[in-house]
Amino acid sequence: MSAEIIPIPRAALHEQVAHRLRQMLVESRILPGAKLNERELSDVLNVSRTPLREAIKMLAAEGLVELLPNRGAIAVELTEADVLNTFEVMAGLEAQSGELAAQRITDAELLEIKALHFEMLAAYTRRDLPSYYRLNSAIHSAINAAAKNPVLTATYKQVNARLQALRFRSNQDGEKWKGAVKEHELMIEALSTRDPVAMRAVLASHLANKMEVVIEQLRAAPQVNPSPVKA
Amino acid sequence: MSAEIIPIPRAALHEQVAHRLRQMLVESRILPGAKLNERELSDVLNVSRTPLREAIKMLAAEGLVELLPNRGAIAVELTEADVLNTFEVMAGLEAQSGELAAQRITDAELLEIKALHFEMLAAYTRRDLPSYYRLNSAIHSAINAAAKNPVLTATYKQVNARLQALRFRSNQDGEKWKGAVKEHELMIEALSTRDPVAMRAVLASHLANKMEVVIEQLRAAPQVNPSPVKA
DNA sequence: GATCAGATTTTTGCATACAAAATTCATTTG
DNA sequence: CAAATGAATTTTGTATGCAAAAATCTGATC
Repeated sequence: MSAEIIPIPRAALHEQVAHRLRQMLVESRILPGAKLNERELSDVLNVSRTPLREAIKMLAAEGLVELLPNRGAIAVELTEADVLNTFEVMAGLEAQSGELAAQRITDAELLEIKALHFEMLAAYTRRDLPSYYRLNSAIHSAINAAAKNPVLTATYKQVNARLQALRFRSNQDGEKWKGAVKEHELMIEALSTRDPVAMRAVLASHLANKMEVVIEQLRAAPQVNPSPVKA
Repeated sequence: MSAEIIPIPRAALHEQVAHRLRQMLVESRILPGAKLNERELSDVLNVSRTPLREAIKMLAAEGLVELLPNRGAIAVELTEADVLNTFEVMAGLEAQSGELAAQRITDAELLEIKALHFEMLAAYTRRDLPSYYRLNSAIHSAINAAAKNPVLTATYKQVNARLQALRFRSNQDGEKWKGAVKEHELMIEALSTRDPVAMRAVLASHLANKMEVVIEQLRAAPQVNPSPVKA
């Protein structure tokens, strides 16, 4: 009678480390341009430098950090052009997700998205920004899942991760926010009628608008440096 | 007067190793499903396991190898569904590349693509498959470059790398080949007239056809195993 | 007081060492 | 003879050690 205490040999160290670093980067706990000091990080994360370095290499391949020869790694710092280009790719991926989702979504999936949509409307009505973001993100993920293409999902996630840090702090302007909600209405409509063309169009313009918001805020506050860990 | 002999401190070891491994995977010198033995590879590549493992982690993030916990890495083995999904994403990326290229291509770039096109026609006329592939690939890269979006280019390259191994051995059927050349004619046309809509359409169907060829050949010869390094 | 040169310290990059897990192989048992 | 058991071997995962490069500090010079 020996129920093994550790049946799930939790993910390898380098996976855990990669996960935690990803989180720190997305939450801006490591600021864009900041150096990833190996000794320091291995102290904080309680691992040796070997798995840490392996994790950093993975993040580099994902485009979340930049490798400087003989000088370690820094958190990626997106220029305005980078942000524009990244959003352009995201728009293409979202548009395709939407197009495919309209063709492949099941009734159950559609109902769940509708439910999330109402939850999002509630959050919007309360001007509860954190909940709104969470639900908004859940809806986009659900649409992506409905496209039934894991490769698309993976690609989407990877590109999106680079923008996550930016959106985190982007407050919505009143009119823009209203517009975004309206676009979500159109998405539900296009999904319900299984209209891939409409879906592609809605998502393309939705992303274009999202980009405008982010770019505007980037220009307003080029560098947000809560704690002065300089680039 | 000391002209430094080593001005270019060639890429870090893990970069070189990643590059060589990528090549081996794409050229099927490491077959899909085959194990990447660390001792063996570090012998062949003349490096210690540390940079080798870092390179493998990068390839894993790129989707070229799969990490098995406590069991190392294997070259990705694409199921038919994987191939289908990957081509679907590639089609979307190529279509977007084309659409943007039609809007942004310079006259010089267009001329160069036309020149490559004629070279490709020469290779086609001679039924010189290797040259045809090289030129075909060069044209698609040039279109991608004309889209002026480095993020799109990087994403494109990464997804494309997974398909590279498959195309390598795909012989063209007579009719399909003819059709592909015809589609290239249409691409040149759409680029010349700067017609993004036409360009998107041509590239989408071009990729769909390419996929058909690959899928057909996959079904005909499910496993090509030159040297019996079993999966 | 600013700038530069050289020494010191820190940090990165790679190799090696060691522990834990998986694999292999020989042996035994039914 | 097949299946199973367990020891030996291999292989992976992580930590540590060491050399080279970069960064920092100190003091001297103008």
